Amino acid sequence: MRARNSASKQQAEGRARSFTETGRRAQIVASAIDVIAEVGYQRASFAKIAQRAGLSSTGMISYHFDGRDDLMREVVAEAMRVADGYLRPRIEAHESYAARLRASIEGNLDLLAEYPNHLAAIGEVLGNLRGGDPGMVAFTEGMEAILAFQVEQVRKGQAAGEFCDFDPWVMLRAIRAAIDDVVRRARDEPGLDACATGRELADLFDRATRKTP
Amino acid sequence: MRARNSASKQQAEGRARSFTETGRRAQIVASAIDVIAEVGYQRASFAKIAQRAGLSSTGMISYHFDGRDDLMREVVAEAMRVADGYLRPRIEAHESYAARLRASIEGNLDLLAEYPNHLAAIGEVLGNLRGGDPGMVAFTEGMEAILAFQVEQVRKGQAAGEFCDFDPWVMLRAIRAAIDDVVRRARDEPGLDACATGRELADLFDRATRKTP
Amino acid sequence: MRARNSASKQQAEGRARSFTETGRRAQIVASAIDVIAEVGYQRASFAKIAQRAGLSSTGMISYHFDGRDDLMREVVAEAMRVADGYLRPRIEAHESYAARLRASIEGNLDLLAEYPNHLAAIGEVLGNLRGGDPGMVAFTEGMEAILAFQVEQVRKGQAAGEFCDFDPWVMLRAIRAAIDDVVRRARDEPGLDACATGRELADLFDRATRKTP
Amino acid sequence: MRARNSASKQQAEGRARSFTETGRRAQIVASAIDVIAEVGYQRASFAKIAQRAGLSSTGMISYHFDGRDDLMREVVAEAMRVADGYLRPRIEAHESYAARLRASIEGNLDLLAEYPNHLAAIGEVLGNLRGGDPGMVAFTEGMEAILAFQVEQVRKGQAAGEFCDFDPWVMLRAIRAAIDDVVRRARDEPGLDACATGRELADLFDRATRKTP
DNA sequence: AATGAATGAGGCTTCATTCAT
DNA sequence: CATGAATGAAGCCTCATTCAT
Repeated sequence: MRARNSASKQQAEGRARSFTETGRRAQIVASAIDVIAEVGYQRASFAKIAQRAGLSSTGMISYHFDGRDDLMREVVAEAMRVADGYLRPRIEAHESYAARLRASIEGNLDLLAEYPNHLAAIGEVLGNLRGGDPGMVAFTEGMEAILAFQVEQVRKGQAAGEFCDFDPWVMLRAIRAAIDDVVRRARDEPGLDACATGRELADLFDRATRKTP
Repeated sequence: MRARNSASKQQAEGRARSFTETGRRAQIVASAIDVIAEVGYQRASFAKIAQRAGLSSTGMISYHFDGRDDLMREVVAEAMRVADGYLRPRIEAHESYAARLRASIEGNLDLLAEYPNHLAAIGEVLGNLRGGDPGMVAFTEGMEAILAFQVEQVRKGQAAGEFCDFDPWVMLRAIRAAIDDVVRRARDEPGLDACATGRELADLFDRATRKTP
Repeated sequence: MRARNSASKQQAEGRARSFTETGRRAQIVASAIDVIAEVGYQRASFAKIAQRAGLSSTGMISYHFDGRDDLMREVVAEAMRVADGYLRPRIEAHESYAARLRASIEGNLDLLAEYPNHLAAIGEVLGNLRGGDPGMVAFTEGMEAILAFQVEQVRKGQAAGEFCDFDPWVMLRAIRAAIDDVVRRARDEPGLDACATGRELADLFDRATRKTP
Repeated sequence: MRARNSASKQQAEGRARSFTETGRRAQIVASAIDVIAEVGYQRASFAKIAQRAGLSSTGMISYHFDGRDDLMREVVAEAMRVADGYLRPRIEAHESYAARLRASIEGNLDLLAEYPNHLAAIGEVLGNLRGGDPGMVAFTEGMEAILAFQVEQVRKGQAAGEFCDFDPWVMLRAIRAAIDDVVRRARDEPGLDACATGRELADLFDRATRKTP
């Protein structure tokens, strides 16, 4: 496998990846998630990631990924896949928009308690993107799409009379920022009760969004 | 001037800095703030900062500052000095705790409109600290002290019946995170209306904190 | 190969080094010995060593060795290995303590004639250690151990009536110093007859140590 | 005063130095001796020397001395002046060549006890010379002249029947090396009794040189 | 697939020196 | 005389990447 054929491109081309190939890639991505969560995006060097993956050479990472950006894309994609698998059922278990918002907030922090590194990795990678970064643009757009979906949901909630009047974009960014902040705090404060903080945040944003009679 | 005598130490020793010395240091700090805001903490190399400051070599930065940490300390100190000078009068112009909270939020984003790089630099530096970073610990503690003061204010507001019942730490961190998020967005979206977003955020957290009868 | 796993550590871990790995390391060490002997410990920069080893960048040295100290450790270890292999049989070929002392002195200078750089490198590295140098402490202790062994031999010689009464430590340090001095002289005086000087020194210290009836 | 007119050149030109000029130069030389003795020749940077001399800028050293080599020349000249003033009367107080040799050895180590840094500085500077060093050649020649004088004395002692037959050059270099070794040891071992070691060394070389009946 | 080796760029620091004031 | 500032070189180190095997 040539590195320049990144995983996504290959799938688009319809060629199946071998088991080992998939395995190694996944292993590297998993190690990258851990390392990024531990030392941050910039300090997560190929050397550290290879070491954690049990590889004796950073060359293998360059072999499997078409550069650092490609690896980081996979890191976020994998972490988001896990997050989505965890959150979607919990959110869709509720009917009302307000309950779903609460489930989303609390779910994120329950997820943090269960997978301490995934949300941190997402935050690190996305937080270190710069406007001009080529190759990562599609990424920002992906996140934007998710946010746009949530905005749509909130708008429906407002239309349904569940939420008061506010700018959904500002609200949802504030929620995301508050969650990410807890994720960062959890990194340095092992004793932090993420779930309790999640409930507190859910209460906070419930007051900020609900329609007062 | 010996670099290892950082500005604060020198002042503590009572020795006055020469005009030029102060000037170059300030110029380097100002350049650092700009570079950090533009490319981020990790990518803000001495080379880029020196170039922006009109210096021909990175050696001059090592000459004026006792290493990267020392420079970053000055960066945050300077940015916080500016922010404090801007925000304090605006906040203290109000009597009620709720009004002061609103003034704080809106003030931060007005400040962002006026000094687009200072808050970004603070966020970048503090956001890239890791638990074990020696030499920067005093910094985290400094921020914690500011937050603790605000927590105390909020508690008084709760006691005074202006605010409803919530965990002040969680609330204030959420506010800080929301503001920092706007700061980051402003970096990549030149068209963003920071002041309007400030008012929206102030409304949001007003609903989240105010006592409902 | 990870540089931070120095050769000794790796061997302790039981992992075999590849042929090339050993080769390059050995080549770098050999080049370092030459450069150190030529320009001295402090002026033996990675750049010079890399150049002599046919490497295009100093990065390779950092890749193979965990810093300057690690390289210097290997330099001394290798030079001492060679010296030991050369001297031990020559010394142990003799029975009496006096003859062994003579063999040791003459052997050192014969070794100098054969390997002009090894003793010089040892002297340069050890001579540039300072008390507080961390990481090199084990080294000084290693040399001290060798000296302590020789002291013990001399004491036995005294007990056996071969040597007169003197402080073995002072004597052995004087011998070592005299040998090292010749090593340094040989560096700048190509015409020096090391072996003849060795015999002269052996005579000198024979008179200084032998029991007079 | 222009640095390029070094002290010696100026005296040769017959121009008197001002008091301050002489004072500063002497102060810098004295500081250099201390710093060199403490951290070694190579690590004795202008910065450290200036700091110890109470100067706030290394520029003053470049102003007073025509480069590092010039300073080092003065360091050795000054240290040798002190050593000569101390040793000469002690040596000349004796008549026999053997007694003078003993006085020389013991005197050097008494000197070490009294001026712990001067002999160390001499040894550091001279020990770091390399053959090709331009500008320092005159220096080695100076030392060689001293040694040549001592050699002459020893030859006379041999002719007078006080000493046995040996190569005076080898003997005197061995003595010098042994003394310098004690000087280096004294640097790292504060408890060392230099005078006692001096007596032991004097005994050693007395046995090595005296005529046995 | 995997490894170890190599590269070249870039990072921060220290140094001796020069210069305007 | 003295200072602080500036320079340019050199030093060691880390990094992502490439390549032969």
